[in-house]
Amino acid sequence: MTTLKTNRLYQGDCIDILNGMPAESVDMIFADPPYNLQLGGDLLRPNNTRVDGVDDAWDRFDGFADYDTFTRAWLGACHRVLKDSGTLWVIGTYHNIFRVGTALQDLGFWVLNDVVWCKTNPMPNFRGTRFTNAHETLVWCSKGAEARYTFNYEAMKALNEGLQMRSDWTLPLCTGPERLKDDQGRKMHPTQKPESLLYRIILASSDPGDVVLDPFLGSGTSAAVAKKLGRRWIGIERDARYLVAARERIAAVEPVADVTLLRTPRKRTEPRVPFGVVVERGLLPPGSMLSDASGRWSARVRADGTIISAEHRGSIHQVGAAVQGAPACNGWTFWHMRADTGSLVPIDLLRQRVRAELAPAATVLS
Amino acid sequence: MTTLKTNRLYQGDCIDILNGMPAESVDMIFADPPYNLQLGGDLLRPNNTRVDGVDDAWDRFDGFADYDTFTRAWLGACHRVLKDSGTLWVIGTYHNIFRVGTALQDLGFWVLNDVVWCKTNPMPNFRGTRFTNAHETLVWCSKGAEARYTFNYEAMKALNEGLQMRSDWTLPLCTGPERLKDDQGRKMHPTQKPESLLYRIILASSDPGDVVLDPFLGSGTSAAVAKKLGRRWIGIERDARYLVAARERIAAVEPVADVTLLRTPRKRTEPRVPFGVVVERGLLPPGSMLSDASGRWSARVRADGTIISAEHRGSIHQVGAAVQGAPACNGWTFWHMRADTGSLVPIDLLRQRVRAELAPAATVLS
DNA sequence: CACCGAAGTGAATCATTCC
DNA sequence: GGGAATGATTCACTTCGGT
Repeated sequence: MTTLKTNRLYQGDCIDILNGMPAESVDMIFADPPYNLQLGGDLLRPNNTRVDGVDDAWDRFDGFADYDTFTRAWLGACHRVLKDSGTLWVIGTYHNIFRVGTALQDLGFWVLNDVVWCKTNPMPNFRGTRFTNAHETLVWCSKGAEARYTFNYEAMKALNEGLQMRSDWTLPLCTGPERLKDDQGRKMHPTQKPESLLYRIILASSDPGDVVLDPFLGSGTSAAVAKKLGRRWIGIERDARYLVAARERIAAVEPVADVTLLRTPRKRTEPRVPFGVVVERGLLPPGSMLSDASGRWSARVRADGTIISAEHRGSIHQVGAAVQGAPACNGWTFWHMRADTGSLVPIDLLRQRVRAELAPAATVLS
Repeated sequence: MTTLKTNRLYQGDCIDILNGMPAESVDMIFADPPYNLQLGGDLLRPNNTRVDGVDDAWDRFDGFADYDTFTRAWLGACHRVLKDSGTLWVIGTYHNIFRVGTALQDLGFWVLNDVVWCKTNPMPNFRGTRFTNAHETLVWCSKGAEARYTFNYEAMKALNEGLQMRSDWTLPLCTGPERLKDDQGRKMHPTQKPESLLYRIILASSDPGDVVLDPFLGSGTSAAVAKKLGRRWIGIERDARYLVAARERIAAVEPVADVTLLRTPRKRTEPRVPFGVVVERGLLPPGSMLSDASGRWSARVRADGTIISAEHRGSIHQVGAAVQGAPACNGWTFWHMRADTGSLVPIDLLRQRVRAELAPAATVLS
């Protein structure tokens, strides 16, 4: 149990290999486990108790019980290596995703979202017996209800051109040149995931330099995209043939050189500016009148950076909350001042001016 | 245990009432059980108004084990009354759908599809902490792997303008005049489902004259649509107040003769393509240089789909406008990239490629 | 009456830092 | 660790009132 080695591949059973890694050392896990498409397959059969000749219902339950055992084992191993601030993604279909989701919840994982990947080009249902199976489901979860986790909200919003990213993603299947082929021209891996899917996942829930682990690496999509996006990566795969293909694929990836292009700054990381500094710098003299956008409430600025309304005195946040009868209020955006043009503008403009003096950078357009 | 009475409502616990019905007598069941939302305190919108969430007693459970017990009990009762040729639909979210799906499989139900209802107008995530929860999940299943069941493939294909109906359905929430209100003008039921959703479900998986049962009737959407579509119906609801509203609603329904009237045209407008999707799909890697046609201005592509010039950062449209000092700019035609031939071509070519992949888009029932 | 802006609302597991 | 303070945060659509 030494330090974590990153940017490398492991061959073997993921449970064994995960158990050999240090606890709480990984920032994000993406897992694309076997889907249990045929029940009672070659998954994990610790002691084969299956009896020939049982009726269908029992056989089915036996199949699910085996799958559940397997699922809880690898999810438990993932739980151990995941940092408390880390998150886990699992992808699946109706064959297995209910088992996975139930296991996640029973193991204490806290579901943050289920995300549906709607395929632009799914395989049709040839026999006309069901709806075209046109989506897969991802479950995204933290280690617990109270855990802090990384969610690059602003990056996702930017990626969606200014609108919040939703839980339904429309993306094409992995086809064309992106699809790995063997030397016979046949597809190398039956369920290779598209890079666009991993791009969104990794960008959303990790930061540059973070460790991204995939316990069922397959064709290596997650590691390839992690490398491209400046993350460290770890891949585990049982099949030597897949591992060879993945290694070659990952080696060919050129990371994005400029880290500043990878990060979308978060508002919370901007320097904190007390309102008193705005007054102190003369951007708003004591005695100035403030009001909310509708002009319903007003207050006056005091020399110490507090404000006073008809009935309340305190910080811009406290008075804003008090006049509204609300539990909280962002005074920077609630309170407005009269601009030279005569219109009401939020006092947050003054904070932006103070920040611009502190750290000049490219103007962010919004 | 007499013959089945149809076109009527029952008040009481659905398990008791189902157990009083004859076995194998119902053709289709639609169930919208409590979701076990586990909400914390109040949630405030950015304007400090309160979200009217689900805080009703019927959605409170004492943990997952309690919820599982409840789920298996009512699903078991449904299994008994369902004909061998019948199918069952259950709707839920990530709070409960994994528990439901696991219980269904353990009880021997055979999953035919999971269907995602993508909402055109979901409630946003007000705190920027997760992806917008924009869908709910339906599980559709028969009584066993060998069971024969009703699936009106042609009707679904016709409803989708000649294309196979997919497993992802894009439909709006129930709002406006369709939403039942009490005499105070407040919503009658916190989770009333849209009739468009039930149209599709009932049309797909039952025939005229079939018996459609809903063990958690609520505001009565399923029974109202079943009556409209010429099916027999049975509703079970515990709350007398909901039952009164549902009875009145169902009584007002006129069955329709011509089902083809329900067909709706494909949305004609071209799908919106955020520039970020072009980056995400690898059509233009982060770090790529863009310039205008004359080469006078340039900018670089960031991982989140924004671009950055010497002085500005923002969307392709925003930065295009800013460098020109113009009020607005179509970034798709303003910005160019260097093609393999060495010539500058507009990035709109990339949007056209994405749109070509999106061509078979989802239809919207209006 | 048409048009426009303000207000309301929907199954929601909805914060972080400092002292 | 607990409590107080700061301050971040919304999309699509309907309804209603004013001009």
